[in-house]
Amino acid sequence: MGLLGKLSFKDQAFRLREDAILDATTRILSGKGFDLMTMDDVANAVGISKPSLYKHFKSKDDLVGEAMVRLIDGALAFLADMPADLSAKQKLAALLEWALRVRLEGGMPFLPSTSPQVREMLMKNLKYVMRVMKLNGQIEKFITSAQKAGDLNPALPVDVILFSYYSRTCDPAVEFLQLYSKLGTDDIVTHMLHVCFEGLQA
Amino acid sequence: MGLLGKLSFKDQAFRLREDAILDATTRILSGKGFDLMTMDDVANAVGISKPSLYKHFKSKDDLVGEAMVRLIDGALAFLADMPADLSAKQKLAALLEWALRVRLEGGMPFLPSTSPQVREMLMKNLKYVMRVMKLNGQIEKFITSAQKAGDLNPALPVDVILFSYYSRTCDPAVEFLQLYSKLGTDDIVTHMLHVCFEGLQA
DNA sequence: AATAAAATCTACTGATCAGTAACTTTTTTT
DNA sequence: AAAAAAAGTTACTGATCAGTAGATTTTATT
Repeated sequence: MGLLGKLSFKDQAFRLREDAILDATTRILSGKGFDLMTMDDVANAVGISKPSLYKHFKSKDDLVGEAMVRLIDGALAFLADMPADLSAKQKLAALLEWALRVRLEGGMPFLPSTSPQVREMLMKNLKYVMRVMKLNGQIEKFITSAQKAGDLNPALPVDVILFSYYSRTCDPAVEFLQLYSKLGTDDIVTHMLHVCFEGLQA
Repeated sequence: MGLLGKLSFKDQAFRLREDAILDATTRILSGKGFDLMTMDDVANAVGISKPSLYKHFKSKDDLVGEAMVRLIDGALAFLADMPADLSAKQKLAALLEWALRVRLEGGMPFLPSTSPQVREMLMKNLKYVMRVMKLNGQIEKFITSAQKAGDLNPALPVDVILFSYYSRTCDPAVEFLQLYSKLGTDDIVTHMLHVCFEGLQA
C-alpha cells in the first residue's frame, strides 16, 4: 500500500473537496446568479478559506465555467444512457424532464445566459463551448428527426424550436410555481412538459 | 404667461429629463440586468452627473422601481385601449405580441425577476406591487374566460397558465433568435405567439 | 526529534460602486 | 448690479469583492 496508497487517498480527498466546491457553486449560482455570487459565499458554504478555492480553480470565471461544464456533462451522460428505442420526441421530453427535476432540486439551468457578460465569459471557456456544441448537435438532430416523424411542427424553423426548447429547460414558471402554488414536483413537471409540447390552447 | 409659464416650462424640462433617465435605465436594465447596471451608466447615458440623478430618484432601487412601474403602466394602458370585441384569448395574444415587440425594440420584460434579491426589492415598492396585482388580476380574468370559452386548455391550472404566459413575454428564445438567426422581427413574433399557444408539436 | 515542504489561513491590495460633501456654476431675487 | 438661492458638478467616503502576500499550521522527509 505504502506510498501509492497515501498519494491516491490524498488525490481522492482533493477531488472530493473539488466536488464540494462545485456543488456549493451550483447551489449558489442557482439562487443568486453569477453576478451576485461571491467567492466568499462559496468558501463559506464549503467551510474553507477563500484563497483555498484558488488551489482548485484559477479564478471565479474558471470555477463557474467548470460548474457549467459538469452540468452539461450530466445532460450528455443522460442522453448517452437513454434507451435506444425511444422516438426523437420522447428523447427530447425525457431530457426536458431531467432538466426540470435537476432545477426543482436546487440545480441550475443549462441555457446559455441572456446576460452578454456571462455569455462572453463562457464563450472563452473551450471545454464549455465544445460541450455546448455537442449537446446542441444532438438536440438539433432530435428536432429534425421529430419533425420528419411528424411529432414536431415542421412549419417551425429548427432555430425557433431549439431556442424555445432550451428556454423551456429553464422556464421561470417553474420557480414561481414552486414558490407560489400548491403543486408538487411531479405535477409541475407534468404541466411543464405539456405546456412545452402542446402549448396553452385547448 | 409670466410666472406660471416659466414654472411650467421648468417643470416640463424636469419631467423630460426624468423620462430620459427612465429611458436610459430601461435600455441598460434590458442589456445588463439590475445587478450590473450602475448609476454612473445611467448618468453617462443621459449626459448628466451621477448626483443629479438623485434630484429625481431617492436611490437606485427607487429608479428601477419607477422604470418597472412605467413599463407595467404601459401594459395596463395597452389593455385599456384594446377593442372590446376581442375574445379573451385574442387579448392575451395581443398583449403578448405587444410585450414581445417592446423587447425586440430594446425594452425589457415585465415578468418579476427570478432573482430573490430583485424580487424582494420590488416587493417593497408599493406603486409597483399595486400595478402588478392589477395586471395579474386582468390576465387571470382573461385566462379563466378563455378556458370557459374552450380557447385555453381547461385541464391546466390557472397558475400554470399564468406563469407560463408571463414567462413567454420574456422568453429568452427571443434574444437568441435576434442574435443568432436570420429571422426578422415579424417572423420572430409570429413564431413566438405560435409556440406559446400551440406548443412545439405538430 | 528536527527540518523542510506543503497547505491553509488572516490580513491585505486595488478596483468598483452607491450615495454624499463640498465646491462651482447658473438662475432667481432683491 | 449684487446677493441669494438653486442646480449641477467634482471629489470624496465607506462598503464590497476578486485575487494576493505573508503568517501560521499541518504534513512529509530526514
